[in-house]
Formats: sequence, structure tokens, C-alpha cells
Amino acid sequence: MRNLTLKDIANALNLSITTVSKALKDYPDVSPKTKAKVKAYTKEVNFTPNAYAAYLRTQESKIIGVIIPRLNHYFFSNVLKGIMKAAEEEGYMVIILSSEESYELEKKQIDRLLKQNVDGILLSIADSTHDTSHIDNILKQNIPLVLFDKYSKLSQCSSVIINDQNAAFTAVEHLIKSGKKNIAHLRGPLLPQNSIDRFLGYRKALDKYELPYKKEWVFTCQDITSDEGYAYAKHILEKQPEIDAIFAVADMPAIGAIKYFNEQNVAIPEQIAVMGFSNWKISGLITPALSTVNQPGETMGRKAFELFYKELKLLKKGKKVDYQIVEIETALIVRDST
Amino acid sequence: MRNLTLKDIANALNLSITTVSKALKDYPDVSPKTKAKVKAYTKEVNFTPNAYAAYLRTQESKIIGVIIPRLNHYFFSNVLKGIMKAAEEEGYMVIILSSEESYELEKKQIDRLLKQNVDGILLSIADSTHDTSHIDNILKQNIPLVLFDKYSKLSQCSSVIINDQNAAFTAVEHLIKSGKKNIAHLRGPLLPQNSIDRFLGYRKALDKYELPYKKEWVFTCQDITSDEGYAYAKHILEKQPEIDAIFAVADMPAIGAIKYFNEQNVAIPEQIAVMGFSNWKISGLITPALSTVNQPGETMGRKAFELFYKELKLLKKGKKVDYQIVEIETALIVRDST
DNA sequence: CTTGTAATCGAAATCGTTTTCGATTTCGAA
DNA sequence: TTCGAAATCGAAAACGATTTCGATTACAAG
Repeated sequence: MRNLTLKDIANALNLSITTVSKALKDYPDVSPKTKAKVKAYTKEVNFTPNAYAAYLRTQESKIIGVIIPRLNHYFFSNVLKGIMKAAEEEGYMVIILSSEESYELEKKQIDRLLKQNVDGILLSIADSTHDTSHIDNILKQNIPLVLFDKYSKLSQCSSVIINDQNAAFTAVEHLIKSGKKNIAHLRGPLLPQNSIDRFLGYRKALDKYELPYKKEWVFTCQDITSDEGYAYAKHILEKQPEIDAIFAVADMPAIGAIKYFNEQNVAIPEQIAVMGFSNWKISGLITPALSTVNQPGETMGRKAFELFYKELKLLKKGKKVDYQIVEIETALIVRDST
Repeated sequence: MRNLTLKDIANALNLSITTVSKALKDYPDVSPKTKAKVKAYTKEVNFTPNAYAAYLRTQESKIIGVIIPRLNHYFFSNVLKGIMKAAEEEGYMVIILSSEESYELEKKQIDRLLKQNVDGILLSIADSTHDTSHIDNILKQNIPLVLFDKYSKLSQCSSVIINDQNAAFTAVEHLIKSGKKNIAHLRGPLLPQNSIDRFLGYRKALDKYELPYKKEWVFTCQDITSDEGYAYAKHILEKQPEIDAIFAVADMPAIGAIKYFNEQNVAIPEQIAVMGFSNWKISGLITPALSTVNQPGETMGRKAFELFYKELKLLKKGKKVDYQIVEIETALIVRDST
């Protein structure tokens, strides 16, 4: 059972391949009558032109590639959802690849996508990515590129981000206003812009309210896992009991910390308050429910696709495209842990 | 900056397009010397044949389609991870679509994938799917199809599943052996085989240990959310306090129930025990940690791809392919909630 | 120096579209 | 009736690979 081709349709209707093709694409030099006839028939037999053959002429694959650092990750799943919904509305398919936070793999995945002739690439860069030449390569090939969430200040391309610094500032400010004075920070790895900015927001809040900044109150989570949060919570309780609040770079370490405090019957937030970041589904379900910052993944994904699509259309028209940085609103979510 | 073509390579090396193509594919009628020359050069300039042009002759897209019911879902994310890793090893790209648990959308997504000429389809069917004619259509087109997790007993195709009935039986048996006698079940929707089998496993355990089965102890979670678990927990505590254990069809409702019990200071597991299903990451992080059944998503995904790939190779050789049902091992995970 | 065979190579057809451009038809106006 | 413009159609050339099959070369044997 072979798929139908234009030739089959043409034969069935006693028309030429050309006319059938043009009728389907609403060329002006096909009469309304034959257009109607062709469209009715193709609909009846559920025909659509072969995408690969079409690509050969148009050079448009109607496929975009998305690279995320991790697959099973609540936030990125949400971003994907936004991307895929928006893509579907425009008839685009999405190929997803994961860099597993590895710079080498990220380069390889970009290469795979370029070989696949995707119409555009949406990318959230890996924690370990330390230079951006592979990213600039995409731009050189003149195919639209949009970064989301984990972006790079160095690359001259469209990005969809949140204001990490402000969001972190607001979160820490809330801790301070609720009376906490010795606030620790579980920060992310050193490279990604996100962890840098969240750390800077933390410092800015301390500065503004004239609280001391102490290096020994900042702990680095390499992998941003609950295990790391759990271990640091243990360390804090045993070695640095003066700490009365924790601001974590993400929900996972915060949840790990809460788990440990629960086991030790530490009163949250009275003895120690815990603040997360990202608003994962689960953060509202643990006890006590975790205060956090909402990071609207689905919105970011949709916006990222829209930026790509806009650039593609400009490109097709041969117009100049200049890139754009879109900032998505975040919101402080106060629950029971602060 | 156009991509290179066979013609470019041929010109550069003073060979014909034919010879270059054959050299790359190790045809026997190309001398080792020219093969080496071609391979060295293509590697140097990072050339690989255009995938779309190749498709036109070979009818192989090297792309598979995957349809899952939900995107931001821990278990399915894990399955995807397994699929994508295995696919990458064989040079396959993966297009992912979501049916959002909708029968209509599932049909549409299958259609999209067929139009895209994917080499195979991996599918986990939606809760609302009530007939399988659209699935049988895939088989008629003679392209490999593998169902995973949410499968259908009616379709004659390969599937990767767990033994839901046995797994549920073991889980409930564990509740019984820990002394619980009045065990409620938060079951899933009526259609999917999973919820049916887990329900049957629940009943079988009650039967075996001569505990009464009561209709009013079975509650249906339409969407399998934490909210439903929360609401049923409230109902149970207020209206049916004789219930001393809950076996949930999945972790999410179990977590919702635990949240409510925590708020009401109900002792878990002393007053009421809670058992989940699936072993989501989060289930080990809440307090008390949730007992559950491990459902190895990544392994299932990898196996599903392998089944597809095996079928494809048989198909290419023109050999008869007969489908295969693979059962993946589950394991009871006892934590603090039972 | 032939001749036959094996080893190499390339011309050309093909896959299914899209699109240019030339051919044909239609039809109103003169 | 005839002419020309406008409307409608189709032939054919791409797109970039794969593959069949015929052509050429090399070389050993007679």
C-alpha cells in the first residue's frame, strides 16, 4: 500500500501534475472550477504532498529542532509543551534532542540538527558550555536560532528569558522582610548565566537591607539535585546553626533540604525558612508547601517558537532580521516554608 | 552558505557523483584507493548526504515518531529518554507528539506522522481511546508500530508493558501483610488497560487473603492528579474513617492524599497507610516518603525502540515479522508511608 | 600481440515535488 | 469573423541523492 502521489491524482482527474500542484497551492492561473475539483478529490482520498520531495525544491523542511539540557525535568517539559503546541498550530514538527548538560554532546546535537536541515533551532544551553562558537556557527548558516532560559550574553541571537536577578532579589527580599537575617544561598554551577544572576540577586538584596554577605553561607550545587540540598541542610544544621533561612537556586535542592529538616523535626519556617525557585508542580505538594518563584515554562516555549517563526518569515522575504530579547514575567509564590 | 552536495565533492575530487556516492556506501565496485580518498575528503569538509534527497530513493527517513499522552509527566519523560538514547545510537531522530489523552488528537497525530513518512511509530495510547481502528491503519500501511505502557489487547502489534496486575497484587499484598484490612483503591479511568489491570490486581489480593471487596471503597481518578487524591482523602477521613490503607493507581493521587493527611495530622502509616504506583522521583522526597512500585520508564523506552528497529530490519529484508510482547520487571519499593 | 575476465568507473533514470515559461484556450471587442 | 488579451493549462527542468547497467580500463594468459 504505497502512498498517493501527485501523479496519481493527476491521472485520476485527467489533469497534469503541474495543475494539481498549483491547484493545491492556490496559484492564480488555475480556474476556480478545477481548484475545487482537485481539492475535493485530494480531501476525499486524504492526499497531501510528500514532504521530502517538497523539501528538495523549497528547501523548507517544516521541522524545527529543540535541544534541552535534560529531558526528565519539570520545567523543560513545560517549555517543550509550549513549543510543541505553538509549532503544531503552524504545521511544524519538532525534533527534540538532549545535551545532558554536556558541552560536547550539545555541539554534536547541533550538528545533527543542521544535517537534518531543520528550519530553525531552539536551544537551552548546557551548564558545562564554556564557549559559544558552535552556537555562532548556526547563525553563520543563516538559520533562525532562539535561545531560551539558559542563554548566553555573548551570542547575537533572539532569546526568551526571565529576569533572574530581579526574581532572586524579590525572593530574598521576602525572606528578609519576614524577619530572617542569616540567609544562606544554595547556588547553581559557576558557568550558566542563570545561577550567576540568581546569586547576584541574592547579594543585591543583602546589600539593600544592609545584611552581611558571607562566603561561607553560599553553597554550590553542581547538579542541582535534591541530594545536594539534603546534604547541605545537614551541614548547615550541624555546623552553621546560625543560618535561619535558605534561598535555593531551584526547587529540587530546596525540597532536599526540607526533607532533611523534616526528618530532624526542625520547624519550618520558624527555625529555618526555605525558598525555592521555578515552581515545579511538586513544590506545592510537599509538607510544608514550598515558597518559590514561578517560572512560566509553557509561555516561554510558545514565545520561543513565535520568535523563530517571525525570523523565518523575514528571512524568506529576504528582509533583515534583527534579534530580540524577550523577558517573561515571574511571580513570587509564598507558601508555608517561609 | 549553501550545504555541500555530492556534486561538489565529485568536482573537487575529479570523480563522478556516482562514484562518490558508492564510495561513501562501501560499494564493492569502487577501488580501496578512491574510497579512502573520498572518505578522507568528506570527513575533512564534514559532508553527509542530504537526508531528504536520500529519502526519495530509499524511502527511509531515519526518523521515528513517538506519541505520548502527556508531555510533562515524569514517567513518560523517562520513557522518552530511553527511546531517544537508543535512537541516537542507531542514527535515528525522534519526532515527539502529544495526544493530551485525547482520542481525536491521537488520531490526528498518527496521521501527521504517517504524512511525515516516519520509519516507525512508538505509541502510548490515550485514556479516552475507545477503539483501535486508527492504530490498525498504521499496521495496514506496513510500517512498524510498537505500543508501550498504555497498550491495547486488541491490536496485533509489538508492545512493551509491565505486568500491572501482578505489580498491583504485590503492592496490595504488602499492605495486607502489614496488618491493614480495610483497603481503599484510587483507581484510574475506566478505559485504559493499566487501570483495569491494577484494579484487578487489587481485587485479586483481597480475594487471596479473604478480605471483603467493597464497591464504596473504590474511587475513580479521571485525570490521575494530586487534587483528586487530596479530595478523596478528605472524603475518606470524614465519611469512611474505617479505611486504614489506600492503594492508588499512581503516585500523584497518593501524594495528594498524603498532603491532606499531613494537614490533618493523620498518622501515616499508623492510622492510614498510602501506597502509590510508578515511583516518580518526587515520591521519595515527600514526608513521609511514599511506598510505591517501580516502573522502569527508561528501560521500557529503550526496549520499545529496539523492537521497532528489529521489525524494520526484518521488513527491509522482506521477511515476515511477527509481533512480540515484552514484559519489563517492576519492583515493590517500601518506604515510610506503609 | 590478442583475447577474455575482473576490476573500476560513470551516464542516466528515478524518487515526488515545485516552478518557470511557453502553449493553448477562451472570449469580448472591433 | 477575426484578432488580441486574458485566462488556463502542461512540458520540462530543477532539487540531491541512489542504483542499474553499460563502458572503460587493467592485466594475466594464451
